[in-house]
Amino acid sequence: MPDFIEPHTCAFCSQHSNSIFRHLTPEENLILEESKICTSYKKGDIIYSENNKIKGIYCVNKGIIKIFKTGIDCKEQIIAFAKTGDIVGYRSTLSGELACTTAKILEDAEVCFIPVDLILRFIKSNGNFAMDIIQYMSKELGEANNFITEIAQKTVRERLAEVLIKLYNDFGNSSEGYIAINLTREELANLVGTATESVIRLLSEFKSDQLIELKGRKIKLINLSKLERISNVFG
Amino acid sequence: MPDFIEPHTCAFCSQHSNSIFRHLTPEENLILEESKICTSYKKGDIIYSENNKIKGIYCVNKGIIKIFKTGIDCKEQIIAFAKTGDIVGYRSTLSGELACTTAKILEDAEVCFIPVDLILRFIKSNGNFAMDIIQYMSKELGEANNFITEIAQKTVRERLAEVLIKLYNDFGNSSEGYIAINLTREELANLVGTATESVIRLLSEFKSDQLIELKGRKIKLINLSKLERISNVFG
DNA sequence: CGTGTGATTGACGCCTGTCAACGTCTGTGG
DNA sequence: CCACAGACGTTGACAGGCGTCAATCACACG
Repeated sequence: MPDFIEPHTCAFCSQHSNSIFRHLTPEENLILEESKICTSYKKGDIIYSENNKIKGIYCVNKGIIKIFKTGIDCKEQIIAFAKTGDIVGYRSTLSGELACTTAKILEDAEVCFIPVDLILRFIKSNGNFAMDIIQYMSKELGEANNFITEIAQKTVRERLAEVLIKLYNDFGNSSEGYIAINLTREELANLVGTATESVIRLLSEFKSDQLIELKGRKIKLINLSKLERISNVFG
Repeated sequence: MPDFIEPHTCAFCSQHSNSIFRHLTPEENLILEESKICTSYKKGDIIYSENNKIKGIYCVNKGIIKIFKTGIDCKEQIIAFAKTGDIVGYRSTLSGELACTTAKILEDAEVCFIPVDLILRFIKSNGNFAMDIIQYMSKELGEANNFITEIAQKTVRERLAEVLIKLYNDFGNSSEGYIAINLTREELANLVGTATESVIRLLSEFKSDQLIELKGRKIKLINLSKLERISNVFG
C-alpha cells in the first residue's frame, strides 16, 4: 500500500548536483515540482511490472529498489539496483515499449513519479537535459555490456567475488562494517546468475578462506585484494 | 587500409525513413553532408578499439560490423552486429568515456563518420533528433537486458538455437537459403558465450536431428519451430 | 609442397545445477 | 506457552553439461 507523501519531503529531484534534473531551467523546475508525484513504498511493493505500460519515470529519493527480469521457470535475473538519485523505468517510458523489467522495493523507499509527457517536453526544450538522459543511458549500456561479457566468460566463483565487491562499492558499509544491503541468498544467486545452493557453498568457502565474515545475511569483506584477484577483473 | 570514398556514394545517412538522421532539418542536413566522412573498409579492418577515445559516431551504409568486448584470456564476447542503417560507437562518443568495445569489419563496409561536436549540436538544437538517439539507445538497452537474462539462465544448447534464429531474423537468407552472415565457429561461440568445440558439437547434433543443414560456414534452418522450442523463448 | 587457419572428434574431469533432507528462525493462532 | 506453518539457509549426494587439452583433418594460399 504505497502512501502519498508531501511533495516537499522529496526535495532531491532537482537540487542535488548529480541529479538527472540538475540542468532544468527555473521555469522547468517549477513545472516539475507541480507535476511530480512523490510516493512512499514499503519493502516488497512493486513499482511497475514486466509487460506493463509505464506512464513516466521514477526518481528514487530514498531506499533501494531491485530491478529484475523474469526468465525461465519464473527465475528472476537481477539486472540492477537503484538507490538515491537513480531513475528507473525510463527505458520503457522513453521508447514507448512495455516494461521489460520489474521494479520491486528492497528497502522502504520514497520515489517521485514524473509523467512521460513532461519528460518528453524537457528533452525537446532543453538540450542539456537531453544530454544528461543520454549520458545516463550510456552509463547503463556500458555496464550492461560488461555484465554480458562477465556472465558469459567467468565462472560462478569469479562472478560471486565480483558481485560482493560491486555491492561493497555501491552501498558501502554499515556501522558494523557489513555491506549495507540486505539480500537473501536467492537474490544473490539471481544477481550472479547461478543456483542458490552454489552461492551458499561458495560463501562458506570464502568464509573459511578468511576472505569474508558472515552474520546471517550480513557480509563483511575482510580481504578485498584477494577477492579482487579471485574475481579476475578485466577492462 | 580504409579508402576514402566519394561522399555521394553514401547517400544513406539522412534519406532512409528509418535513418537516425531522418528528423534533421534541411539546414542541419546540409551541415551533416558537408562534415561527414565516408570511408570504405575491408574485412578485418578495425573501426575503433577498446580503451580508445572516439571522436564521433559511425553510421553503417553497407556491410556488417562485429562489435565485441575482450574478456578473459583475450576471448572475445560479441555484443552485437551492426548493418545498414545502424550506428556504432555512439555510446562512448556521447558519454565521453573510452570505447568499451571494438568494432571490426566482418563484411566489406561503407561507413560514415560524423564528428562528436556535430552530434552534440544536433542533440541540443533538435529535440526530435535527441529523441531518436534516446530511442535507439533504449532499444539496445532492452536487448542487452534480455541478453543478460538469457546468458545467465539458459543452457548453451538453448542459446545456440536462439542465436541461429536471431541471425536468421536479422540477416535473412541468401539466395540458396542459407543465413546471410558468414561466421566462423569461433565467432559463433563468442556470440553464444561458450567454447568453440561446444558449438561444433551442438551444430552437428542439430544437423543429425534434421533441424539445420550445414555447408561449410553456411547454415540453413530447416525446422524453425523445433529450434524455437529448443531455444526456450520467454518474454 | 609446406604452412597456417579453421573445423572436427575423442577423452577426461571439474564445475555447477538439481534433488532431497534437515536445520533455523519468525510469526501466528490455538 | 506451545505447536505449527512457512520462508529461508545449509549440507550431502549425484549426474551431466560443458570446458579443456590434444590429435587429426580439411582447405586455402604463397
